[in-house]
Amino acid sequence: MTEPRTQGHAALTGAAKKQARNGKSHATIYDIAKVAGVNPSTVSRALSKPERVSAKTRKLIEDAAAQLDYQVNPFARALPTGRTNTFGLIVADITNPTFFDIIRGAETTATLRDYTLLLAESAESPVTELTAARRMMATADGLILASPRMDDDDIRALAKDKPVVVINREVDGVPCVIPDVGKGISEAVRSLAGNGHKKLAFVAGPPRSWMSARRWEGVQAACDWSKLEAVRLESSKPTVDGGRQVAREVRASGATAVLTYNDLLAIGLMQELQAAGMVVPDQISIVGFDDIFGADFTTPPLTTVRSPLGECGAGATARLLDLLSGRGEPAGTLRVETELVLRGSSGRLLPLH
Amino acid sequence: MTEPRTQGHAALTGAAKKQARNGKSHATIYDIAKVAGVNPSTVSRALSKPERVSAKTRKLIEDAAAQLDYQVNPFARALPTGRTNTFGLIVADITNPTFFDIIRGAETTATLRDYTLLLAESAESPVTELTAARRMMATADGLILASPRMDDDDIRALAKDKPVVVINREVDGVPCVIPDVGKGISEAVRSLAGNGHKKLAFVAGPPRSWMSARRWEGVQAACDWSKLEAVRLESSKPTVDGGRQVAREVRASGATAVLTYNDLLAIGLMQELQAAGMVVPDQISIVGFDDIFGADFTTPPLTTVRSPLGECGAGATARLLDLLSGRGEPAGTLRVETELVLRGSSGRLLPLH
DNA sequence: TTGTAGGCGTTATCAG
DNA sequence: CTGATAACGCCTACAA
Repeated sequence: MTEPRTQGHAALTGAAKKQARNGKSHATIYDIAKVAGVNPSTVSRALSKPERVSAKTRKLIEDAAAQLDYQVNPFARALPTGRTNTFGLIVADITNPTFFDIIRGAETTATLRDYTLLLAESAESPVTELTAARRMMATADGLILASPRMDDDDIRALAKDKPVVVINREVDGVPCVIPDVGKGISEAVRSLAGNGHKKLAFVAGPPRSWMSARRWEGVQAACDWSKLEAVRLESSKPTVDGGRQVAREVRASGATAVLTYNDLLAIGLMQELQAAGMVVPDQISIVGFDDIFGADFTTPPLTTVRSPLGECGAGATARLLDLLSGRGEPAGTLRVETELVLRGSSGRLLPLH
Repeated sequence: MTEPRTQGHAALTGAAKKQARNGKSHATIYDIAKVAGVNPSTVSRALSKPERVSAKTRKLIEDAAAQLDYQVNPFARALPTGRTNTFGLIVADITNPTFFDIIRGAETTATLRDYTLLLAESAESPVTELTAARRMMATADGLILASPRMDDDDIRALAKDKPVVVINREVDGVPCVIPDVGKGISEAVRSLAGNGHKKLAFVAGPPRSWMSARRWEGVQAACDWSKLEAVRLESSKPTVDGGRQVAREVRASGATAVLTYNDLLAIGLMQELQAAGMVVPDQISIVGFDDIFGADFTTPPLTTVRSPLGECGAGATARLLDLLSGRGEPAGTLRVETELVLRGSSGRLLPLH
């Protein structure tokens, strides 16, 4: 009486299942078609645009797919469409915790929207970076470059191919997400000035870093405004070690307050200064940048200008995904606010004796 | 006289280049074939197995490819071969710095061997994890699971499909990479015992964590051997916050030494204890686990049992890649040594008054 | 050594 | 709404 009209479908056993798949490890839309008694192209349609298929056959197909434990083959799908639901993230240095937050933010919003994240690093090298970018471009639907070291032109060239979003740097004609250093820095400098400091040293980051240049500009402007003298010091590398190494120059500079390009430098600097017997913040105030993981592990905990890196990663990803789905403008910069996180490493200068 | 026999090849101009590609955004082996004056299949061969083509035509083809700025289409390649030079890494929690090192190690050795890393997280959920794993299996050549939360059976099922390597857990029949906690823990306990401690509290990690169980076993064994009393305390979550929350119980336990499931717990615990006026290590010794980034930022810097997480990531990746290229055995556990990193947070107990 | 032909699993374009 | 058929770009027997 209620014999199924589509033979095989409801009665599919484990054995039949295997047979239907014809020994292949994965079921294809052909297998589904056979089981559901329809044409493969109908299966394809039912799976990718369900609204263009009658409810009845859709159900038929979905059931068959479920029974066969069907999974689309992304390559086969990518071949005609050119899309993979995948995007690349290239960071300048995996070793640097700054990027952890960015990665995290990107991964989270990616998964949320059913995209997979491809990760690579450039090891701070423009060449490696470009290579990695090219490779990813082949596989991914789009690209996010965090603190890229390659030329603006290279970035624009990439962006002509597929959507590209840049983090921590502004490139003309390419959508960017950057922390706006102005607010955070001026808060920091004002706080320092309010605590009686007269001379501030800025420890710079990598020469090729766009961000480092912006931060130094911000520092100069804020110091100007607050009538502080500002000097710029070079660091060998933007790491804890680099911070340690720059300690001598900091002392030599005569500054009583230091603002570093990033937290790593600040932490290294503080360790070295403390090891030399200086008391932070009584004798010198130290302010970092970014508020990375662990910035509050130190004693005293580090005062720092927080960049919402997680937000940057998430924002860039959202931006990219919008671009991929046709929404959103092709260029323009998204600015996220920075703010001072006042902790123990900065404060009032104590009279020497 | 030396007129090129393959017309078009040497004389290709920018315009011709575009034309050869027929308006398409990317050159294909057909375009190369046309330019080089050979058959597409020869191009394919020349590119994938250069030794099976005469030096002359190879050069011809390579030049043409270079001129056309050819890049293989990974999907087209993956379709017949089923391989993508890509592998997935799923971590339990991107938020947890423990995994930073693993990710870093994996990415580094992946790039070195010309593989691309796909990253996803499970948010500590077995279900999410399985979903992510399935999705990646479709795209990737293999999978690495770091601290997986899903069932052994699920893992084995995945491993039947494609190569899978597990980090931080031992699963029968699946290749694993795990830090061998024995050495590190016994070093830690011996050091504590040598400093006069009689009672040690172990703060456990997530209930589903295989590693947490192993560490507690190790602690018990070592304490037994060193004639220390060991008690086990639960933590709400393996984070800094979790560490803060467990501080009360630690004090109530009467233990003078604490070993925590991970560094995050140790750091939170230390912060809370210090905030309550306790002096570390004079009144209580704290030993963490893993030696994560930032473990030495604290004051005193954290004594910890180092797990070479970077090595784990790198080792697992190497293992996977070997498997993928046919080398290496399909199962077996790779153990990496742990060791005590003696820093300031542990030491001799001072008499109370 | 090189060319020919068929297939990998899906989507897209037409007819029906 | 559904079915046939031709791409998509590359690989790989097999034949020349």
